[in-house]
Amino acid sequence: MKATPSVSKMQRVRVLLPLPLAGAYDYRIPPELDIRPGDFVSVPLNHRSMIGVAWDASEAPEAKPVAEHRLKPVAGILPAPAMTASLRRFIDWVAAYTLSPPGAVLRMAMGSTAALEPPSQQAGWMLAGPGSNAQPRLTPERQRVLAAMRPGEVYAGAPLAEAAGVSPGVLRGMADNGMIRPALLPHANRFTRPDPDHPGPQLGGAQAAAAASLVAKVAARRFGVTLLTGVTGSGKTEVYLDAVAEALRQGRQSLVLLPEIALSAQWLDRFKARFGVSPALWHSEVTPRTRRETWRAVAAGDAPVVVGARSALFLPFPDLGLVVVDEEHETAFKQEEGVVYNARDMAVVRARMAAAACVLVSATPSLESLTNAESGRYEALDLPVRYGGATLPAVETVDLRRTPPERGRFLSPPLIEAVNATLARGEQAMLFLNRRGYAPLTLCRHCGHRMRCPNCTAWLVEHRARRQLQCHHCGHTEAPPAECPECGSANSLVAVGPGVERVLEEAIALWPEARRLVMASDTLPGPAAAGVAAQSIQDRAVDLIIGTQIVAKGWHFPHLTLVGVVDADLGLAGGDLRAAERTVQLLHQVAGRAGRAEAPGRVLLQSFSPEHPVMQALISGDLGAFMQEEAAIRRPGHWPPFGRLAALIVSSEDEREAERTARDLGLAAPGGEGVQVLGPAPAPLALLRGRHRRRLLLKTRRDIAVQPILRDWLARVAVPNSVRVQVDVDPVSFL
DNA sequence: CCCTACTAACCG
DNA sequence: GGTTAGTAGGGT
Repeated sequence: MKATPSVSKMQRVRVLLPLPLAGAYDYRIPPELDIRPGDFVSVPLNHRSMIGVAWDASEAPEAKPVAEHRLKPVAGILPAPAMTASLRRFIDWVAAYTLSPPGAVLRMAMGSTAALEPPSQQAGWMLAGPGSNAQPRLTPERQRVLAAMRPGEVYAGAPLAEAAGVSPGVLRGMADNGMIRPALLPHANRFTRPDPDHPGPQLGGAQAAAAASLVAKVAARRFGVTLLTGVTGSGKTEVYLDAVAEALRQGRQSLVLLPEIALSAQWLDRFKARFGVSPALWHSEVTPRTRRETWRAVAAGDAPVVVGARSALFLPFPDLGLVVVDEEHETAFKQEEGVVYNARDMAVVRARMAAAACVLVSATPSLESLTNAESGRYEALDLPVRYGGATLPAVETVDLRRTPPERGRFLSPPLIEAVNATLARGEQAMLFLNRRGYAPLTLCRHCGHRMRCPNCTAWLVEHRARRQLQCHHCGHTEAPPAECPECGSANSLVAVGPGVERVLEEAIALWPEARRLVMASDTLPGPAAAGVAAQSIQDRAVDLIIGTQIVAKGWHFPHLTLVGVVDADLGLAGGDLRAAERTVQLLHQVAGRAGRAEAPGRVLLQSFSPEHPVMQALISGDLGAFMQEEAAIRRPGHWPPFGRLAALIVSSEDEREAERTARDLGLAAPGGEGVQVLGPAPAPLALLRGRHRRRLLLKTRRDIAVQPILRDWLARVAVPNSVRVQVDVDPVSFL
């Protein structure tokens, strides 16, 4: 051992901490530690100990250098696989692109808070050995527990109690009197390796060719993006699962991103049919324990395939070979809070940095991706036909001006007739309305008063089943008042407009015999519940489905032959840049639920403007032509994807402060060739969660990056502490 | 004059 | 994110 360590230059290391700090902090490396970039290290911070990651010297510029004598030493290196250079560069890239503190991005990459702590063994129970001579009372409950256990085996508490039909308290009582004793559960490896050569479904000609092309991309071990398109039921999933199989053969990991709710049992069944086992799952419903195990398994390379929602992008894959984004057009991939990012776009970046193949998948691709395919940045693969010769549903409009529903009703005679015929044939029908609750507006017939949210610029939505008025933006609820709070009239409040609950009420009156199911995000919280509902539809336990957009996402309903869209015009209101595109995508996806197997499907769109290009596109089924028209509309004004956008959302509890800051930002607005600022203007949601909001929009030509302009702009304007300025690069919501 | 409550700055 | 120093307000 050396008596005197070298005194040449003190060893320092930059450590990024999972906090929203301006940059990485410097620490002293004690001589006994050999720290490399990516190592998870424990460091002191403000009289506490904290876990961070040794960062690269050149990346993530630190706020200001610190004198050597003030550096604190690194406490230790954690026994976890180091974060790869590819993930470190990705974190820096996302932070720079979204103008977020790198530490805030790192936090997403460190999984749950305790991901790095050593795995605590789960406690279970086993039968007490022959050594115990206790003779407690043998109640029926205790007998059942003993019957459910075998000697030498360890059982987890909750499942054991359930299997024996007793409460967990019985187990504790039995442990106290020595009938059973605590024991550690053996560590189950739930991440079995999928078998790429497991006999899966047979692919047809077009599918086989597309699959071969994707397989070649994965085998090349290079970055590249493929846009995989094809109508609903054309076998896109099976095609990209072949690419997953190739990544498995290459010994590399795969990540499949899905919109949260599409992470259902149905998708997992298809994965199981292809590979014989389940993949690792990552979404908001995964319990903290499983989260930590999954994070660690991914880092150790023990989870070859991960299927997850957008946050799975930040998992620590040591060797990522394939990233798939299914339903790539979905706006649910955009994270709107905290670090504001679009997981679809970041998936492409993640793949590039990992030298992985990337596949974007959709039946209704976004104009962004179509444009990239057209320019050659992405390769295009299209599956033109449905599986097994099934035909696409016939789409028609119902002109609500000519055949309106009865007064106070929302289903028109032609739609009612179509449902009658479908149910009479013993087939399933679906009524789609993208609006939760009973009615979006409660109005006083006497004085015109509207029930509004006290915290937001929004009407309160009546949820009759729960006897509540709800704000869908902030979670405010109140009881429906007996009389008008404004004029005091009794029985003067009326429900205006339909929600799914009201459609259900109408359906009960029209088809009392039909077995009905409502699918909405508040009646089906999470993938598990949605999966159960989907299964009951598949099993024909349901005749009539009434749903919000939750029903649009990738379900397979083989006996569904009629889809009625209650209000096809709904998404077209408002001045949103992508309103038409989104409506076409959503309604086309909903229409795609109909007529999968032998029976042909039929779709009825109730609309007040059947001549609208959106309705015409849905009738003709030629979405390509519609998207070309969209492109022609957006190109001249340099609107995305032919230009770049970034939004500044200025908010404060004090309206005048928000107004003043927004005005200051407007006065300091950047300009010049190809750079334009719109606003400030009150946001459509001018009041949200009690905060007054103003918006500004920066629009640049496609060849001008918005980030340097934004950084410069924000640095020139003083923002009072009570005011928040949120940056949204590539906004998808304009509220 | 001291104690408490709130806010802003800082953490290497 | 959590700690602390600083400041303003109010009480004995």
